[in-house]
Amino acid sequence: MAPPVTDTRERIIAAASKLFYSDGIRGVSVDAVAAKAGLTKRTLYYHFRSKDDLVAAYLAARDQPNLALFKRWFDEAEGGLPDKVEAIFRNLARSARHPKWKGCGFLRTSAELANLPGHPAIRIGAAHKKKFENWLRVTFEAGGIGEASRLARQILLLLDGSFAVVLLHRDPSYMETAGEAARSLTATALPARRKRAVARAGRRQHGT
Amino acid sequence: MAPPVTDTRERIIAAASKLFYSDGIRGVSVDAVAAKAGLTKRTLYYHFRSKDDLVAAYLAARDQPNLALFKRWFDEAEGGLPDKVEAIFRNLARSARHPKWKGCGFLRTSAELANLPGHPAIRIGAAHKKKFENWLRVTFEAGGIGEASRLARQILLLLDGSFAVVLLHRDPSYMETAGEAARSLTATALPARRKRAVARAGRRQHGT
DNA sequence: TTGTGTATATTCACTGGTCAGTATACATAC
DNA sequence: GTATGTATACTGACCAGTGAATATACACAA
Repeated sequence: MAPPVTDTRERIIAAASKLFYSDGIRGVSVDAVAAKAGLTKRTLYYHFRSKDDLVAAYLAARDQPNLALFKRWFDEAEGGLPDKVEAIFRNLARSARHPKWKGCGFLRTSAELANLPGHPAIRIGAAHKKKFENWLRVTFEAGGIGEASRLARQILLLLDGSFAVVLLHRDPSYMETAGEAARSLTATALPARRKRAVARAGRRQHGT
Repeated sequence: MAPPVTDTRERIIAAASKLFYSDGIRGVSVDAVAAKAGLTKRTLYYHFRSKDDLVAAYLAARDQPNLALFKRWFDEAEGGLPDKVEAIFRNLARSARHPKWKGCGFLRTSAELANLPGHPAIRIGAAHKKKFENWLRVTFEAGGIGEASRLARQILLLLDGSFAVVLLHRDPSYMETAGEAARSLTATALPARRKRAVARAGRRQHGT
């Protein structure tokens, strides 16, 4: 019998993901995760060495899907670079209106475990955000932006700021404000020739 | 005997403040706070109805001093509005280099207690950030900025974003990046006449 | 084909410790 | 002699992690 290891392992991670994201790390017991996954705690400890391991696995499982989602929002948006950047924030605002939305799992975990700087989960979170920042930078470089590195950091700051602020105030409109700021900074960083081309493209599309 | 109520109360809050800020809410027991304050848990429960009350008191005690600090950084900075805004971020970057720095207590608490949206501590945090945003808005209005409300939100987003990002990466240089972005957005929002005046003032001061 | 060993996978029941909150009593001040 | 403040000692619940046993699958030998 015994289904392949990965099945159980992933069922555990799925259960952990829901609970940790919803109630925080220290707010969820290993027993609760096991129960949600439909097995005993002892079985969970067969697949994960410790709770910390489980937390790390929870975030590692969110890494790629999260990045892919941002890239998709960017790719599917119409218009120039500023429009595409803003689209990320608009889509995020839509997500944030779901009742179960509770901010960014990476940032919330890093805030909760701030007293354990070397924790594996924090390293995974830091790597995730670095990947996002690097993707932004490369994208901006390809778009002909000179200070691509600085702009990427600025957009990241606005994004993570909107996670924090919207979580606190429960008001997703801050994400649209962040999107406008991101658009504005991107447009300013665009070289003049590019700006004119983008403006022409915008007029063609929106009929203004 | 028995020194006035407030003394003990404030000794408890001081102890709670250090511990909650350093290790998070759920990571600190009431016993630990009592021990740090040099008294028993039972005494602590004489002064506070519950741990939640104590957490709320911890944040309430940080409200005014925090706002005053930001205002002081702003007031004492030289130059025009963009310079003064940027000064807040530069001072924050300096704070963030202290080894005990662990981000913004309000944001970290709201992240940790995200599953308890009505928690008194979260309401206090939200009110605190609103006060800061309103002070920014009023200041921008006095400075002749048209879209003062929008700019205030944008600066807030950059500020809270830098708290989150610097906490994750332990790299205060993000705060300087946020400061540059804040300066840039402020300068863009400044009316043209103002901008020239600010530029002149800047040249006089920096000798460029 | 059938027996047997071994690694994988799972369970029940438990330990030692921590935690928020309390019952009760004692001390001091006015 | 009552208000306020402090301490000792406790409760009941929870929690991370473990010991010991069991069940299954599969490889290989008789």
